[in-house]
Amino acid sequence: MRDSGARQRGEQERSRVAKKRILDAALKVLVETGYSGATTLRIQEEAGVSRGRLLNYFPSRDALLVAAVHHLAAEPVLDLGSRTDWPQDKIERISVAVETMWATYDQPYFWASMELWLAARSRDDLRAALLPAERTMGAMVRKSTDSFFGSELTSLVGYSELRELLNTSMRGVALTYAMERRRPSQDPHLDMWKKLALEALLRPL
Amino acid sequence: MRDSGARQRGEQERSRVAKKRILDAALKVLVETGYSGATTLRIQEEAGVSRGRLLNYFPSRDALLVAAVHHLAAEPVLDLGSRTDWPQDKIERISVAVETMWATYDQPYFWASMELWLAARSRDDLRAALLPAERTMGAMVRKSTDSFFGSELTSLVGYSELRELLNTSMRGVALTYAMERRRPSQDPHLDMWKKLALEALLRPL
DNA sequence: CGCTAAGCAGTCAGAGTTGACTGATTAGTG
DNA sequence: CACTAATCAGTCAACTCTGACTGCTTAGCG
Repeated sequence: MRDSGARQRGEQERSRVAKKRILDAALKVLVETGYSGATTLRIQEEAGVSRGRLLNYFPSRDALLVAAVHHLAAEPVLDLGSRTDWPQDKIERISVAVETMWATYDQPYFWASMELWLAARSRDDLRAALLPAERTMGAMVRKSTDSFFGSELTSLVGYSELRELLNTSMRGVALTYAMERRRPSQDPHLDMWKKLALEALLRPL
Repeated sequence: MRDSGARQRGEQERSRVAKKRILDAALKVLVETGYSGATTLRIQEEAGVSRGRLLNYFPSRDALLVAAVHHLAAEPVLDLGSRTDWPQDKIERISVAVETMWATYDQPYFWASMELWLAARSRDDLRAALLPAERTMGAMVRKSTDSFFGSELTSLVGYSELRELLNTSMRGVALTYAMERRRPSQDPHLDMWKKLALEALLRPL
């Protein structure tokens, strides 16, 4: 620690990049092979990194996966909010919003989260790390949902309950895709959700 | 195979009992330690069975866990339908039905299912075994739900959609308990579900 | 231009897991 | 009561994973 604060610049940058590569690889492997298959060996291979380097940054597998959790929460994984041509018509808007929400559940981060959630159940330290990270994620999801519906609809009375109902139900349905490999865009629940949203928001029509 | 069909009686019985002990142990360990922690060693220990015996019945870990899936589907795990003193008042009945449904998600079989679902995602043979078993489970859940609500309510028009919405949403919420160890009986979503059910079934009040 | 310390590569021992294998046992047959 | 074949107990080799360790490399200081 003699010259701490010096010798940085380039090194810090390299280090940051390497860490990100490792964490991205960890999440990729996590999604592809599940928690138990996400070994440090496979992750280091996926990241194209030597063992020494990986272990230098993340001294243990747990530390690595905990870091992956925070990485997941920090990354702007939900960049679906970029759509700009939302329909004017409220009914149309609701339909599109529900579809956009649902598309959100067909993304890698969703499975990464689920793998982590389940694993956290029987691992105390992972659970401790996951809880705050997951609150962040929850807020992100809510914000995204709001942007899908637009301020005109989100200000309606039953909205926040509807949002919760939709998100929890979609999570419950998305999980079935672990077994059934259907086309999410044609899920039979879509109509159900749209109808629910219409009635919840536009009942006194 | 000389005298196949003979030498049974006692042996078959013993065998059946031993198998059940092993499968019960497998599910217990699965719930307690998660998929990756459910090793054959731990299961044989929990079952109080020698390695030879376990491997005689289930030649591989995969075979054992696939069998555990079917075991789970075959067992009457949801014996909550035994309640007899359902309220007469519809509003009360709906409230109790929702609470009873929700209590269903605070049982070991739920976590066993979730562990298996997630694991099936990256294991072809497990997935193949899980799909039909899970259809059976789905039917059981639906039947249970119906019994909670009673024929008077299940015959109403919006019922089957409501049932699906409640079950998927409850699954989505129950998953958060992997991280947050709250009291399920006080879950804030209960009011939401009750209100939803009331409106869906008794709207033209 | 030598020097220091952190970053990093590659190796390895130890722990844990799986499933094969060798005999012993047991149930039921003739 | 001998005999047969399945059942079962206990051991073990092969493999995998983790994290510690040794030493090389690199960046920046004086």
